[in-house]
Amino acid sequence: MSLPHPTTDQISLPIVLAVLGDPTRLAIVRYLASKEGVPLNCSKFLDLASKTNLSYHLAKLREAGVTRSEAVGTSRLITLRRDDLDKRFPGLLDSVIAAADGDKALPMVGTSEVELST
Amino acid sequence: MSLPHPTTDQISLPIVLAVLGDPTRLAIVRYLASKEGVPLNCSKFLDLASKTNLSYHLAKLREAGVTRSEAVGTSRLITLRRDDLDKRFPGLLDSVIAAADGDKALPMVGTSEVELST
DNA sequence: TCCTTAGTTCAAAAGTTATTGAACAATTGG
DNA sequence: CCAATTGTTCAATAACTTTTGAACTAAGGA
Repeated sequence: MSLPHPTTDQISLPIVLAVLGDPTRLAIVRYLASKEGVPLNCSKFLDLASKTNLSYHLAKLREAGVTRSEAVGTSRLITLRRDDLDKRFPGLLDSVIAAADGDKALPMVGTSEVELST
Repeated sequence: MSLPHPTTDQISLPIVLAVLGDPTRLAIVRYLASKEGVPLNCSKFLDLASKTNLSYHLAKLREAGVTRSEAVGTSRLITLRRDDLDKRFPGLLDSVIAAADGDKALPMVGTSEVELST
């Protein structure tokens, strides 16, 4: 690990809700959930926002305890903190993701992508 | 009914999450959930914020589709739109309320109340 | 070493949300 | 009718959040 992350019991409900209440961040979380176990780097999300802006949103997610970011070489490997979130707020993440999956109006990662190899 | 409310299918996930991501509004929703079926008026929430500010937060909850407000005399009777929320986002409200109930740090309605007979 | 790739930081600007007090409306009880 | 009660609206301000571009750092490959 490298960047500051809250411990599990420091994760705050209103902060998590507010952080998920942004369409860009919700799209990031959905995509992470759909690729669970696979650590992704920021470039996966470049169709959602600019590099700088992504850095901002990914920091918000990390600081809220929703994601974990590890520095590996020049990349950040980003994962969902599912175990921690499930421990702290049982059922919350699943219901948010299920609700998001049912919402056609939300932005999505990969929607305008050419699906290049890796 | 009197004031504008979204229909069930107009309720938006990011908006609901953002609206619940405010400690004052979360406290209102928790209290409504704990008294479910009993329509409450705004005065119940006066220990959370000023009258004017409550009016603002209650409007946010109503506009997001989280609550319903009915004008009855000079009062507004406020109820949780549980059925609609459960239909639209199954499990979400329950997990949010359960998570809030487990969080000692959140503001609560009635904490500093003398519990007058009403 | 130099260049590229990956991402951060900073400061400014833009936009949004929250909070306040004063003034207002509508209903109800005396 | 008058006054009290309940809550809204408005305008101002304060306080955040989001977005941007330019400059930066750090690692890795040629």
